Amino acid sequence: MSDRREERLNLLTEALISEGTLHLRDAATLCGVSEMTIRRDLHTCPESISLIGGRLIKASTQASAYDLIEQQALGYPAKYRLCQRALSFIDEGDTLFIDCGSTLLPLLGFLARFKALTVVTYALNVATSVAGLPNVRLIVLGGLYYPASQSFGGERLAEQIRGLGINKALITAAGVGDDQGVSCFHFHEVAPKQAAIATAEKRILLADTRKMGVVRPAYFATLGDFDVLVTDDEQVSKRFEAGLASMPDIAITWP
Amino acid sequence: MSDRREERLNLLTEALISEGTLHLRDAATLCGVSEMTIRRDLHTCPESISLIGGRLIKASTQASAYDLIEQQALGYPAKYRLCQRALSFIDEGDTLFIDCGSTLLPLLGFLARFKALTVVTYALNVATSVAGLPNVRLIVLGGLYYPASQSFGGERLAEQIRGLGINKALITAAGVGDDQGVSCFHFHEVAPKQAAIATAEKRILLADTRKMGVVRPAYFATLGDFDVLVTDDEQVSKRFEAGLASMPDIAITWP
DNA sequence: TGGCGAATGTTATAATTATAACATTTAGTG
DNA sequence: CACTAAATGTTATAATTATAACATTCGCCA
Repeated sequence: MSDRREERLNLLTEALISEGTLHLRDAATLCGVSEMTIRRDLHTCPESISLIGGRLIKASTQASAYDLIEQQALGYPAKYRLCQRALSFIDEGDTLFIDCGSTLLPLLGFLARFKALTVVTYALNVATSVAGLPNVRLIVLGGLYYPASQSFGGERLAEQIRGLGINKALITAAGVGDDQGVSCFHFHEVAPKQAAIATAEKRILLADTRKMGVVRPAYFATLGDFDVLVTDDEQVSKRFEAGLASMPDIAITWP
Repeated sequence: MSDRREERLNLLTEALISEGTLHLRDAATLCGVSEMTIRRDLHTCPESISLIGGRLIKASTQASAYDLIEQQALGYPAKYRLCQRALSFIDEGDTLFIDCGSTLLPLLGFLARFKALTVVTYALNVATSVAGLPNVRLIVLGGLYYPASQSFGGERLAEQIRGLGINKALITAAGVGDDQGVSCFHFHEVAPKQAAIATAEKRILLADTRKMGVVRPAYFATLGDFDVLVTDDEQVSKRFEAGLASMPDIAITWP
């Protein structure tokens, strides 16, 4: 990449970090070049900055590109169905622990339906979304930021969780093994997840069918630790109804 | 507002909270109406959702509407000049405390120029921006979220700050009184600000000319507590050079 | 200095999005 | 049931944004 181009991209990146978004026209003026040049610059590195509707935005700012049309045409996709089911366990006035990951994001929108809730989270993306809900009190558990899971980690996390009156814990997992071991990708998530499970009155695990029979690096619980498993996996449902020991209630969602 | 319309807006708001953004076409499909109806819906409540370039976004997500053109034409506006000046006090490897408010946002973009930094903050908007900088280690001090200042408050904050090795504290103020008292709007900011001032090796206060001679509800320091005052106010500079007691170094920025 | 190629600017045209005007449907009411 | 008014849909047109083609400038090197 040419020197000039790189300089411009740096300048734009800097501006975007503080401004959030920038009109193509302003970007051109800022760099002292034509709009076409900015367009060409952005074409060379489509990863970091994207251009939508004449505006530059940080690529990472973009939400998941999931197409909401499915919601109506083919029924809600797994993620939405799981969250809708999980919603039925939430009551007015609850204090919810919301785990990191993308599984629970659709739930956050539904929280606008309540008059008063408290949300506790250690995930930055969850915090950002919940901050936009005027009816929800937000408590963020901070620490060192881990970009991979957009969440915070640290020794104080677990202790802080134990100090809160958490009503219901909504936990996500990357894997639910056949031995009932529940695992996730990142080790720093283990402590907060375990603390939330230990503290909460009701523990709800969400895991779609792709997570079943899978083991990830960090074990943090067994299925028996949960009160409810929300899943769309029919097989798991049958197996558990057949009478396996220490099994939670199963809340199945159908396609 | 009609019942149907309100329902649609609720549905869209929910979708936006989890998706972040939504194409007009998808929004129309989702609600089962025409795009024109969605446009009309949005016209009736322009506060909560805005439509740019065919995409719906949460209005609060929008960055400040400041026009970057000024940066070139009329020189950088105060905010940018202050941050550029503050930048000169930052060195490779520093651990920075970044205060809440909008004053320091332009600085965050400049941080991309360093190879390794650590940023400590209790502000959600700062955290969100810094999370996009791959070269910066981010530590967020969590707590109860205060929408008014987009920052967190709580008893543990100050204690946590004292436990960190903060190199330089960049502090913002809403008022710097003639009696040298430095104040801000919100009381929950006092504890973290004071803890950062007490812990940091170097304390840098940023205050543009509009803040001078102003007193806000919450006092948190006096000018003498700082090592550097970054300002664009010429009068203050002169007064302090005339030999007032307990005065920090003055870093003036010129228009 | 002349020429070459990359970078940038300019212009024309296509595609998309915004607005306005008018047509149709829907819900409610006497 | 017919009428009305609001809500919604449809279409045409304007404005904006995207793309492509070609012109110009700039820097470099023989």
